[in-house]
Amino acid sequence: MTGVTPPRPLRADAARNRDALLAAAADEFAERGLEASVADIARRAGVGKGTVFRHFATKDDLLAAIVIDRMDALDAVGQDLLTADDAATALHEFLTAAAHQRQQRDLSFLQSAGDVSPEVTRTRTRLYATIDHLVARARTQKAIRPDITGADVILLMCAPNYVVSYVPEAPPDLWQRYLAIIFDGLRPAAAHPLPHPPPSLDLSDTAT
Amino acid sequence: MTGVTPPRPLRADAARNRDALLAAAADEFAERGLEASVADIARRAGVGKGTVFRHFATKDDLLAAIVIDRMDALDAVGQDLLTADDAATALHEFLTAAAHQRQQRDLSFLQSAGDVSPEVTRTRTRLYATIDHLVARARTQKAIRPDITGADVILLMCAPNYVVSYVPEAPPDLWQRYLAIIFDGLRPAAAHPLPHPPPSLDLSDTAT
DNA sequence: AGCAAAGTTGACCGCCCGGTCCGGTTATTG
DNA sequence: CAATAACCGGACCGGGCGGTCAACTTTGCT
Repeated sequence: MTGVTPPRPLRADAARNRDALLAAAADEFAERGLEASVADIARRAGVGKGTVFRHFATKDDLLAAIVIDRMDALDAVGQDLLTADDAATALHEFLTAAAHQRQQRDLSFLQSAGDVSPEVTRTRTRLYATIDHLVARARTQKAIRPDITGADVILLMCAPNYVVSYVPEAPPDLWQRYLAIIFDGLRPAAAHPLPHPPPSLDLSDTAT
Repeated sequence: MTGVTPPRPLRADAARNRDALLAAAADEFAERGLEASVADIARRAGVGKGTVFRHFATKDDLLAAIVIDRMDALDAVGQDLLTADDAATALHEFLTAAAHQRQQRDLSFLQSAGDVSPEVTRTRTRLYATIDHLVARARTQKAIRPDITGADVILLMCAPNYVVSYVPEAPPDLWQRYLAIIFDGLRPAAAHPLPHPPPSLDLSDTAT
């Protein structure tokens, strides 16, 4: 159904350049955010600027390719953890993996890089569904308080990295501290009623 | 010591324009972030672009003026709450005020708008010291866990707004939900040891 | 080896940005 | 009501951006 590039195998050098471009772009976006210029990305990859646009029609498309890659990787981790016995540690491990991934290359913007392409939307929806399942399991096992939804966790997921980004020369794993604090806020022991209902983030599965 | 514009009373229309400019800039920055263009700000204020640069030498200076204003307002709230009996609710009220202010005009960037001017740095240092006192009092009263520092709260302070910013059409007080969760994470009941020492944010007072 | 298709390149285009500048306008003072 | 200094505005400048294109190089098939 997804008629993706049916018959074209892609030339050897072209494939090399494409990979170099993706890596360079990820680095550049991580260091300088969305303002990273296409020219710099091209230079970093050791190719001409024109080559960028041959592989990715637009700068947003390049960004989308990276975003999809990361989200898929994270989703795989989540899927894997869905089979774990202890849902609490599974959820915690997932959040750790997410924060760790984000720490290496800050892609916080990817979340807001909203409806760049339907592919991004689909991938995000899939990831969100996985997280929702993880959270549901943890809630069932009473490992987290009953008033926490999947949307809550999705939203809070990026907070540790965000928070740490304001520390000038932060130690690389400072985010663990804030993940721990926030996670403690999710535990039943915290137990104070929440003043506002959770948002709905459209977690409808277009699943598997 | 602060030799601010000693003898010039400022003309009537000029003062009006300056105020309009500050208001327009705050709105524009809130809506579009740092990328808001000077031309748009000028248009919104109903003045020419040249007028902007007459009042503020650079775009960063304009931003700094707004930032200082907000930080001072927040500091005043904090100072006031320092005399409250219940340090726990005082801290909570402070965080509520901070989030509320940020919700109206998202100035999260102001934090990273680092060393634009020494005036900004001084104001921020003062605000941070106030927060540190608030936290210290709450800690003494055992209203929050003993391993939480002022820096922790400063960093976590903006998280609720950040988190909510990813919800497309968020209800205007959704931030309360996430402030509550994070605040619960600060309570002694949460009680899980933190995996990383707190950062130092340079809270040295150049005080009053 | 030879050749067509695929890929690469950097000069180039139009656009928008922050910041400058000077001719014209307005508020203030006596 | 002058007269003057303060102030205003928008055309203008240099620079960087995303994106295009036609001339050139490389790849892979025969």
